Amino acid sequence: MASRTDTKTRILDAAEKLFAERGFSETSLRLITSKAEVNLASVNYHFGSKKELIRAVLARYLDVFMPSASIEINRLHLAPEHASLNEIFSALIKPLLELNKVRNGGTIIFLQLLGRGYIESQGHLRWFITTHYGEHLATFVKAVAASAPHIPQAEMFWRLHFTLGTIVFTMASADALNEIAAADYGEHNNTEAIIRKVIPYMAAGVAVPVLTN
Amino acid sequence: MASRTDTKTRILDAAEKLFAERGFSETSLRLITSKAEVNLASVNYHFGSKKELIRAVLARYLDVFMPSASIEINRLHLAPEHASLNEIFSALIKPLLELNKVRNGGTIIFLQLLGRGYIESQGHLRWFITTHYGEHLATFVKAVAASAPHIPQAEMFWRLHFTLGTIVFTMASADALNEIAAADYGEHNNTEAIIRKVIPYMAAGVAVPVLTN
DNA sequence: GTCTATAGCCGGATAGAC
DNA sequence: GTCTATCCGGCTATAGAC
Repeated sequence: MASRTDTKTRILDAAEKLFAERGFSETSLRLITSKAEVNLASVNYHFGSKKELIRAVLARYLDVFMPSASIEINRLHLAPEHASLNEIFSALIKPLLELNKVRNGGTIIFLQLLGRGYIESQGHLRWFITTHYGEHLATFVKAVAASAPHIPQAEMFWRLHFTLGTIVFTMASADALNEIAAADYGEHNNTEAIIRKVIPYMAAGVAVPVLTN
Repeated sequence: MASRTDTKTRILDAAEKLFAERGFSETSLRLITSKAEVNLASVNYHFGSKKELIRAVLARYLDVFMPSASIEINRLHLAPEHASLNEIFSALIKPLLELNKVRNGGTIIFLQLLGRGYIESQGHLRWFITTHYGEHLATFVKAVAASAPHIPQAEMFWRLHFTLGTIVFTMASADALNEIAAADYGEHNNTEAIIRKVIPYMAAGVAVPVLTN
């Protein structure tokens, strides 16, 4: 009976929080191990290198989120003629919020990690996700395409990446934006409120007719 | 008659390109000065520190873009009842593309710097821009608000930041996305083509009615 | 204004005792 | 598995000659 958490888990827990807040390259192993209250050398013992620690942090979230998202999309897909874009995006809310049950602030940490990863890793993360979770992604992309059949495939490719940018940038800036919104408008939004604000924005953008000029 | 460019300018030119490609913290002064073919110590002589170099790089673009954008928006504003959101966003195309005349690839470099800056600087860039270019920003925000009067002010705050995220993330990933689009769909988009794709997406999202549930 | 040389620090990673 | 001690490379910044 352990009186404290596994060293490996302690490292992952401390690392994901710091990575999400500060970015990968701005977070040193020394900072991680001191917050985790473990020895500096234990990172290399358990993970081999900082790069592999980063992958382990991301995989721990993706392994929970991706299958869960897939299931929710497939549930809609049973009656595909009724699934609007808003419904498809909204189907991701539950898998996202369930990450909060896995760990405190899990939802926002996951989305921030995703954004940091895409921007810092020069394409490595995109490769990692499509090769490891490609089938789950395909489920999602197919559902979106079916509910917006007037959008050509190539255009949809761009719009889904616009969508990814919208949400990950928003989440990377969420703390700062929340502070401003509180000061200027008296609003107090949690992560779920922000997600619910951004979904109509993304759904409208994805579905807007292509200009024919 | 100088046979080569000013040292200060050579540093700025090399730095902005590397900052845009790799991010600020991933770009060392050693890399900048070797690409610029100037002495390492000259950065500190001309700019004082790396942080001030970053600000100088950003200011060189903002000083061109912001007044130019303001002028274009005001030109629309003479007949405000006719300015749709699409027209307002499209009015920024000319100022953005003029950055390409200032320097090769200026448009995309600027937008990538903006994205990197917002994400890496933990709010410092937001403060810098609003305090130094607040009046130009206000012109833009007022025009948008006038053309979408059904959106409450607080909601518009969020949507404009969604929009910022959409475009800067897209531009930060533009090279990778272009490669995929070329391989998968035979598309060959330049920066302008991407901007013209993203504007309808953003305009639709900003204007979509707020849910009343 | 430009150079060399170097100070001083912090980073990831590892050797080897326990 | 965990620890201390250390290597070694890269970083920003600066001193001081020219």
